[in-house]
Parts: sequence; structure tokens; C-alpha cells
Amino acid sequence: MIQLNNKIDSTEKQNYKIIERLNGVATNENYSKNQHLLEHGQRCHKIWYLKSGMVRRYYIHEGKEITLWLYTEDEIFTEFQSFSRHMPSREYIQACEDAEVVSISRSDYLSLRQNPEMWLFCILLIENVFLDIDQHLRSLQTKDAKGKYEYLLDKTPEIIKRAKLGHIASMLGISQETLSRIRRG
Amino acid sequence: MIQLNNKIDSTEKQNYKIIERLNGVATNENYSKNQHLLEHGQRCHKIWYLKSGMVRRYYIHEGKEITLWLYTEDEIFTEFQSFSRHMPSREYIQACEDAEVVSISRSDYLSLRQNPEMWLFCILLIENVFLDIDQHLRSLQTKDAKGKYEYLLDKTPEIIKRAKLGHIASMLGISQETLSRIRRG
DNA sequence: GTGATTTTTTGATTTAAGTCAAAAATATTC
DNA sequence: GAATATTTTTGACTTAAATCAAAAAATCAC
Repeated sequence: MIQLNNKIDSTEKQNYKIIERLNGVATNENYSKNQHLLEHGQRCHKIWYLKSGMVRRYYIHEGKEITLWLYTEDEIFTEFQSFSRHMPSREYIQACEDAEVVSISRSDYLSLRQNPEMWLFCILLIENVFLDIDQHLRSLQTKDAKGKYEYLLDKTPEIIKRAKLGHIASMLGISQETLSRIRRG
Repeated sequence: MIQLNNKIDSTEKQNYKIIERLNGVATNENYSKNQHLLEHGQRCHKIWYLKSGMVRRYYIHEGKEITLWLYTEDEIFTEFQSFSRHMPSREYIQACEDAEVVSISRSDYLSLRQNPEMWLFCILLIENVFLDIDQHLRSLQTKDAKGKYEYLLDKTPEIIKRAKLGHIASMLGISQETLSRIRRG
């Protein structure tokens, strides 16, 4: 069951309808820790909603895994470029804790999108993706290692608490040793 | 006149219709060098198409101007967050060369968007914004100063040729002295 | 074209953060 | 729960890039 507690106000009548429609085409999936939801080179034909656990998007650069983003409960995620352009994915999506998710297929998404009352949801989806990446970019552009960490700690304390050090470090574009030293204080 | 030569194939019948619709609501505007198209705190209620010149999006962080992006001929730009959420802008948009642009108002954009044949355009618009920022993020996350510069040089040689050193440097998150030394080789 | 302003380059120095290597702490598996 | 594997921390050292300051070059205004 998709809830979207933090995304849209589900007590609103209109929003309630949206969530009902989404749940009408939603499928439950379970992934165990370290299992991949999407591999590099595959086409991403799903949007996921995370009910429990943690999920990581990453890519491989010069042999190293670079984390793009981490997701926790009540968040929506996908490999947006692959999903929207129907191209092979350049990245991986992996459960970094056992994860319960709900998936919506691309074809269901596209037919739902015909309906104007779904536009709000589509716009919210894309805007959230964009907002996150935009803020993250500014943080990488202007802050030093400590500043980047503190920004993320403030923004997503839950993720910082639960994610592996190396995952957080690569997401911030710093080495894991540096992050360890920052944490020590 | 909006052309969109590089964005969509304008010889296609369907695309031709889109461009015609856009031009039906488009207004010509001219800005002289250093003039602002959008100031911090203003609501952005336009999308622009750049016919000639160069335009820069930037924000101020600890007293310094940080360039987010530079645009040249045949590109579309806006302050997307302010435009889509109708919020005050956190950034500035400025002509860094004399610029001829075509603008489309938010209200015209929203009514055009009702029409399904316009969706392709809307999706392209948002995807371009997203694609740029996503690649830029990966570059900032993984490359050293030289690598960041070479990536941009490869991707947007025209911008690199014409933009000020300081603007390029802040966009890459490096100091202008470092960029000067990289260029010297 | 001349003087003023802005931008870019260069040099010297400092600093933040990376790398490498190994130990300590945690988590996982049988 | 002992053994193995993984993750995190720590230390020593190196390096890339920032900063500060001033000169050189380019651009702009009158």
C-alpha cells in the first residue's frame, strides 16, 4: 500500500483519489539486503515506493562504487533517465537493508498519466527528483567536507544514522577516511 | 522565433506543430550585457528561449557569486523551481553577453500544457534540465579540477570559449586561479 | 587613443583532504 | 560462539587545490 505521508497530503480528497489509483496498479515486492532492484545496462521499467528498509542508487567509476542517493521509508525512487527515455540504465539500484517496496510498471504509469488528475503526482515525482539533486549540487559546489556532511546530516538524519560510511562518503564526494575523521570531531 | 534545432527534430510534422504553438504565444525580448532577466526573490513566471548571446544562472553564497549554468544559442532556460512552484527565486538570471531571447509566460505555458501534443515538449524541457544537472553532479562527485574542466570543455566548448574564467570556475566548484593554471597546461 | 576598470595570470605559501597501510571494531556465517 | 569477512578508525605522509597578494593583460568608457 502506497501511503505518501510525507509527499502529498493524503487527507485531501483529490490526493486520496490519486493514491487509490496508484494502489490499483501497484505490486508488492521484497528484496533482501544487497539484492539489486536494477542492474547497469537494464532498462528501468518501474517506479518504486519504499515501505520499509533502505535503498541505494549508485554507479561505478574507475572501479569504485559512487553512491548517488539513498532512500528510506515513504520515498519514491526510480532510475529516472532510463525510465523516461526507455534507455539502458547507467546505474544500479540496490537494497542496502532488507526492503519492502511497491512497484508501478512503466506502462501503467504511462496510462495513468493520460488522466489530468494524475498530473499533480507526476509533477511531484519529477520535482522531488530534481529538488534533491539541485540542493545536493549546490552543497557539493560550495561546501568543504565537513559542511557537506553537516548539510546531509541536517537534511536526512535517518539515512546518515543507518547507511554505511563508505556509501555516505562517496555520495558526498569525499574519502571514507575523511568522513570518519569528521565524525570523530 | 523559436527554432529548437538542437532539441527536437523540427522537420517532423508533430514537432512542427509544437513549435508553431509555442511561437503563437512567444514574445521577443532583448537584454544588454549584465542586465538581469530574473532577480533573487522575484517569482519566475517565464520560460526563455535564447536566440543569440549568452545567459548565466547564479546564486550568492557567502558573498560570492556561484554560477549554476551557462546557456548559449538555441537553448531553453528558466529558474525551474520558482517557475513550477511559483516560489520566490533563490537565484539570478543574467545576460553575460547582449542577448536576444523569446519568452513564454507561465500562464501560456500552463494552458498549452493542457494539450496532449504539448507533453513531449514539456517532458523534453524538464528532462534537459535534469540531464544537465545529473551529469554535472557526477562530474563534481568524481573528477579532480582538471577532469572537471576537460569534461565541460568537451561538453560545451562554445561556452568555455566565451564565458568569463571566474564564471566557469565557480560552476566547476574550483578557484579561478586553479582554472587559470589548468588552462596554461 | 588614453586612462580607468575589470579580468586573468603568476608566484609564494598554507591548508584541506587524499592515499596507503595497518589495527580495531563490527557484523556475518557455519 | 569461534572463525571469517567486512567495515571503520587511526596514523604517517603526500598531494591537490585554496588563499593572498601583486603584476600583467584585456576590456570599457569617455
